[in-house]
Parts: sequence; C-alpha cells; structure tokens
Amino acid sequence: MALSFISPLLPHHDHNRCREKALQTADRICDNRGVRLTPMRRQVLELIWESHKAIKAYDLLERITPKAGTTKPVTVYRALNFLMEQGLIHKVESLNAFIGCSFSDHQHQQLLLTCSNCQEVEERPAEAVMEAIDRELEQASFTIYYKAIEIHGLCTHCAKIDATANHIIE
Amino acid sequence: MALSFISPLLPHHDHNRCREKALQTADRICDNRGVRLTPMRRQVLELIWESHKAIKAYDLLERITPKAGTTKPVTVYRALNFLMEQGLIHKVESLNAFIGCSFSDHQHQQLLLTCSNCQEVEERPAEAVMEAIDRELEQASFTIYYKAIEIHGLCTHCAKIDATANHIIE
DNA sequence: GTTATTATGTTACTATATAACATTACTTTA
DNA sequence: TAAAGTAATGTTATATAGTAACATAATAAC
Ligand SMILES: [Zn+2]
Ligand SMILES: [Zn+2]
Ligand SMILES: [Zn+2]
Ligand SMILES: [Zn+2]
Repeated sequence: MALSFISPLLPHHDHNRCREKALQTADRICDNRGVRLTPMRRQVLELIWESHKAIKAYDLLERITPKAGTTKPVTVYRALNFLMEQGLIHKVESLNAFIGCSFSDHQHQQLLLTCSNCQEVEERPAEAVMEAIDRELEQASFTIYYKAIEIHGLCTHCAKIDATANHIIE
Repeated sequence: MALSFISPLLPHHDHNRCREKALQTADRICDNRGVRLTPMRRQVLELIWESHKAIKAYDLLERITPKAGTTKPVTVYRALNFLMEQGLIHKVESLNAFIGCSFSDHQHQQLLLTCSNCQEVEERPAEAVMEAIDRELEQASFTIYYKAIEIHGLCTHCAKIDATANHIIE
C-alpha cells in the first residue's frame, strides 16, 4: 500500500518502472481494442514517457530515431492523435504539449498540475472537482464533450526550493 | 432582478448593451489604474466584444481598421497581452482564441463553457468548482499561479436545436 | 522644452498544426 | 496465395499562431 501512494512527481521515484508500466499497459489496451500500436506510435509514446515533463510535438520530432531529422511533423501529429484517441496521452492545452496518461487503464477525468519551475505535470483524478463541475454544467444545461482543467504554479518540491534558496526562474 | 439574470448567451439578448457596458467598464478600470486604453487597445477590445464567440488573433488582425491588412501580428498580440494583464479579456487556451471578460470589475476566477456548435463562450464564476479546486491544490501542496478551466460541448440553445433537427456540425 | 517612458511600427523569424495526395504495409477474402 | 481493400506512413506544400530585435512615434514627467 505505502509505495503505490508515492506521488509520481517525487523527485527520486522509480521512473523506469513508471515508464515500463505505462508501455505495457498501452500494449495491452491496444491489443484488447484491436488497434495497432505501431513502431512509430510506440516510439512517440516512449519518448513522451521519458519523463513527467510535458513535451512538445516538435521536440518529439527531433528525437524520433529512424534517421532523426527526416520524420515530418504530420507523422508525429498523427501518432499523437492516435495516442490521444486511445487515452494513452493527454494534451496540455495551455502549453501545446503532451504528457503520458497515468490512468490509461480506466475511464477517468483529470486535472493537470503543471509546475512552472520544473515543467513536470501531475495528473490527478480530483473527483470532488469533477463532481462540482458536473453540478455546474447541470445548472448551465451544458452538454459536455471535452474538458481541460489545467493549473500552473509550483509543485511541492519546487516550492520548497523556492522557500530555501530564492532563484526560481518563471 | 429578472433581466440581470438572463444569461448573456441567450440568442436574442441585448448585446449592444452588453458590449457598451464592457467598454465603459474598461475605460473606467484603466483610468482608475492609471494605465492607457489606447485607440489600438480599445479597438481590439471592441472587436472582441462584437460577440460572445471566441475570436482568434489573426481574425482580429484582419478587422483592425486603420488601413485593414497593414497592422502586423505583433501589434495585436501586444494589445491582447495588455488586455489580459488588465483582466479585460481571457484567453481560451484550448482554442487559441480570446473572449471579453464578463466580470472585469471585480477579482474572480472563471470556468469557460464553449459551444462546439455556435462557438459562443459563457464565462461562469462557478464558485463551488473553484473551492473544490482549492481543496485539491491544498491536498497536493501545489502553489497556484494560473488556472484554465475549459469545457467544450453544446450550449442549451444548440442542444435544443440538436434534439429537434439533427444537423450539428462540430 | 527637454528627457524619460510607454506604445506602436517594421522586418524578420520561430513555433504549431493541417491539407492533399502518393506510397507502403497490413488484413481480408476469394 | 493473389488480389483487393483498408490502415498507416511518406511527401510536398501550406496554414495558423506567436515572438525577437530594433526603429520610430506618442505621451508623461520634470
Ligand atoms: Zn515517473
Ligand atoms: Zn489520464
Ligand atoms: Zn452579449
Ligand atoms: Zn473573467
């Protein structure tokens, strides 16, 4: 129980395990759904999972290996669209960047906490928030298709550094 | 009491009054703060307030009158940045577009409801949602700088049309 | 009026994303 | 298993969004 409640954003968490789990889950999900996690799509997902920082399409583009530099934007965007459709990644709308989904194995809604200092993004189900939004939408008689709940600020770790030293950039 | 509770998004509301009120409020706010709502900035604000639809920077650009077509992107973005700093407009991050703020005369937090059919955006204070977010951020020990709460879907009006006829574009 | 500050103009560029059509790789089924 | 159909990727070109750096103009402060 203890370990599984450690936030993925703790600075020294076992990110290899984090990434491997996400990739295995992706393999399984795509297999179950009869959709193809092709080498290109998987590589984009792997690159996204190299950290919890949101990554931009053109940064992915530079890092795709089959003759790095020859892959074109549209290829990356197609892979990104596939991964979003399958719920394997999320777009951070306010950054034009992408993160791996931490809860891809079940239907969920998420709030994204983006640290302006370290750029890491924490995805949280925030159920109480989602319920409050549902109530608000009901009052407004609004039929929801898509939701982007994004918060920018300082994560715990960076806020502590900020309190100690005093050299936050942003 | 009755009139003031009519949603600004009702199809036939008195939008002239809506716009004039917003512009007068902007004049007053800028005057009070000792900042300058220059002709360029005011024109951008006027163009934004022509409707409740979110409008894109390059669409504004096309509509700026001093020799329409000669104004450069940077001019519009500078005006937009000023208006955002003064809280007179909001950016809809998930659309790369802008709307006039409906509550610029007091400090507030907002949730944005964007209709995928008619493109109108309704700004709502949604205090219960904001409180739920505050609690979530406290739990996460996250220090907030900026918040984007954006919902896409169908407004009441368009949902009704959808129910009657059946030709929603999206 | 001169100086400082703020706003806008100008040129050039960087960054983000898609359209349209050709080719390749997989899947289906005769 | 060959042919046909479908899905994925490649290719070329373009559309859309946003900024850097420096010049000029307008306003404010002294
Ligand atoms: Zn991790
Ligand atoms: Zn997720
Ligand atoms: Zn109105
Ligand atoms: Zn507002």
